Amino acid sequence: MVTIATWNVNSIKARLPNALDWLKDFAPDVALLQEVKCLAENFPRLEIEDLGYNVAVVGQKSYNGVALLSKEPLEDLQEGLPGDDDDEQARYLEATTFGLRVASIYLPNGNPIDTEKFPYKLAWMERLRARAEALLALEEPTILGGDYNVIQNDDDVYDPKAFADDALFQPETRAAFRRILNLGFTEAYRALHHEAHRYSFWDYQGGAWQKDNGLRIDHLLLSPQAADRLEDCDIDRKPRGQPKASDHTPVWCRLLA
DNA sequence: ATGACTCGCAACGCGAGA
Repeated sequence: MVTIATWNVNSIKARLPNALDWLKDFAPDVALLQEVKCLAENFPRLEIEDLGYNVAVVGQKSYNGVALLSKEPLEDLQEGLPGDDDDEQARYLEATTFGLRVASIYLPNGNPIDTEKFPYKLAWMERLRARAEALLALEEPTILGGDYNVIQNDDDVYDPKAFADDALFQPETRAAFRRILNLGFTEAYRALHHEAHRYSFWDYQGGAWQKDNGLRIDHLLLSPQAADRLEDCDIDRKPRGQPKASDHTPVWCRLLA
């Protein structure tokens, strides 16, 4: 069995005590982190290595940044999403570990939709689709996990009407995500849970956590070779209820050996 | 209740997040 979890930590430095507690308690074999918000050289590598993890980071100053943590070596790193050499945003890191190809993905937010941010999001999603297609062709167990910044269905948001003009909920966004899924990926949580309104993100504002006003936007996409081994998957709400919490909470899956 | 966010930053309010 191997347990893989994804978590947008909203700054690894601000979240270090929370992240270390979670790594000790939940102890995933592999963790995909997003929004570490630091240069790779400033990532708190030693503290995490002390817990038995190998660490790989694609960082940038202040914004974005993704990392992979694994209890086995991380090999054959792919740093950055192919398809645009001018894109300097740190949003993608892929590696092989535990015999799995895993990617930590921080998909662009895309708001407001009447700015250049929205077409950047859609173009990024098309690049991800192309990468996902190439990975599927390898016919290996592959997990593309992260903060997709996509609300795929009405029951993945507490108030669909309130998100009508939001980049996460636009028809173009949902279509682009559907194109990736339809290549042949299994979205792990929905494969095992049919309950509506199960969220992975709650805004800091307006008592969203207390009211359960959330979004389900953090996903684990499994290739057929990984999906065949899917044993369990869930959302770990505990970290969101801790002091100084990230606004996202981890989503994890467990694969048979 | 007339109200309540959090991060980084050569910061001291702003941009970004979703």
